[in-house]
Amino acid sequence: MVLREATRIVGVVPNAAYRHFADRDELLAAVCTAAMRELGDRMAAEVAAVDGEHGDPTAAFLRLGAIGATYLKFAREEPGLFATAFALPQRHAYAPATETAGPDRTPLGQLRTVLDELVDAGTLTPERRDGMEYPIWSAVHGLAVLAGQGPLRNAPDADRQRIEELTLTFVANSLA
Amino acid sequence: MVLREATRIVGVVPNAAYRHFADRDELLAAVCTAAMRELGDRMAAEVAAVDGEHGDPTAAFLRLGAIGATYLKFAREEPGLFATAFALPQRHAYAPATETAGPDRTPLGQLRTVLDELVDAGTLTPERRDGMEYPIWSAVHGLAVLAGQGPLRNAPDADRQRIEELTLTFVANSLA
DNA sequence: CGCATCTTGTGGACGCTGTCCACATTGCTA
DNA sequence: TAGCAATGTGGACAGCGTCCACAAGATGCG
Repeated sequence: MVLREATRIVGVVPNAAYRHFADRDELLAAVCTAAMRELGDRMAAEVAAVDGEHGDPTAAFLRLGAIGATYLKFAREEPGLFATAFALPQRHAYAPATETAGPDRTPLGQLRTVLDELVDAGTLTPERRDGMEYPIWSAVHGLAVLAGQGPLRNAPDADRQRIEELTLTFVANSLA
Repeated sequence: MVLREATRIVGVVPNAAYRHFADRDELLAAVCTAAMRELGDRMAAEVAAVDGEHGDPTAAFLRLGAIGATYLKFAREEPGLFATAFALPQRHAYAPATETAGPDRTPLGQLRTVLDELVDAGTLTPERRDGMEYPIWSAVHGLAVLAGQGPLRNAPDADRQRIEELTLTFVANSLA
């Protein structure tokens, strides 16, 4: 349902794919990684577009909102990429933090960054911040799934938009 | 990936399935409906096991917790049923409420019931309660998906359990 | 009771998929 | 220029969902 379709789009015989990917899953994994990076890049762009110094609580909340909104927008506008991004769990596992090179541009890494910023801004105590990325991630991801492939798929756009806002303020309120 | 497998388990030739279901999707829809009812039944049982009168805020919160915990437990223990339950979005759409017969035993209906109870108990204002089922549903569903088929799939059990608790208190706190 | 009809299951076939094999073609490099 | 790695091709296989024609048992009606 994927491999032959991809090779058809590229205009090549199905077996040609096996010169580049071991099997269907490895192809999917490549798309998965690319999709995740794309989401991370869009997020970083939206976050960077928010003015305000590090340590400014208002700006930090705006950045948090930008992260959530970008996540939901990506799921809405690129449903295929979004679904594929989470289709292969072995990739981009929930590594607690790679202290390697440069800032973490993964979606989860950027969420962690803004949560740390909220701690620096004094909005969040370190105790409450601890592990907070998972409930937040769950809330936004859950809505993306429910609205994209789940029971909310056929909800009118207005309803869905309202639910999106409700969820983002739900998350923001829980941090205030 | 489903139809022939099912007929094989039943010990019958694949085409026999077409005497009972129009096609693969209709078979899936039947499982989907059954899975959803099963989840609703387990939820109702756990909710009923919570002592406390209607109007008691503490009991209402316990019931809310039972709903969330049952949801997560179901997703953990019956990953196939859980995935199938949400595979066919046209079924059990997010009908805002069917005023037909008896109490709503769907998962969403039970969540709505307990939220209404929190309003009756004075814990939640009607304004804040409005639409609140969706962020809550999203948070719990999102965690179920992330931990069941998503990036959190390979997380150690202890971590996952902690994240579950974190998410449920996250939800409860947002209503206090 | 006898027969027709409905229900359920069977066998064979089709096109689709992912996958493997052996073989051709290209282009870089020593 | 000869050799080799990379890439693509053609053919084949089993598995999938699906359709068709046919068989056998249950059911209901005269």
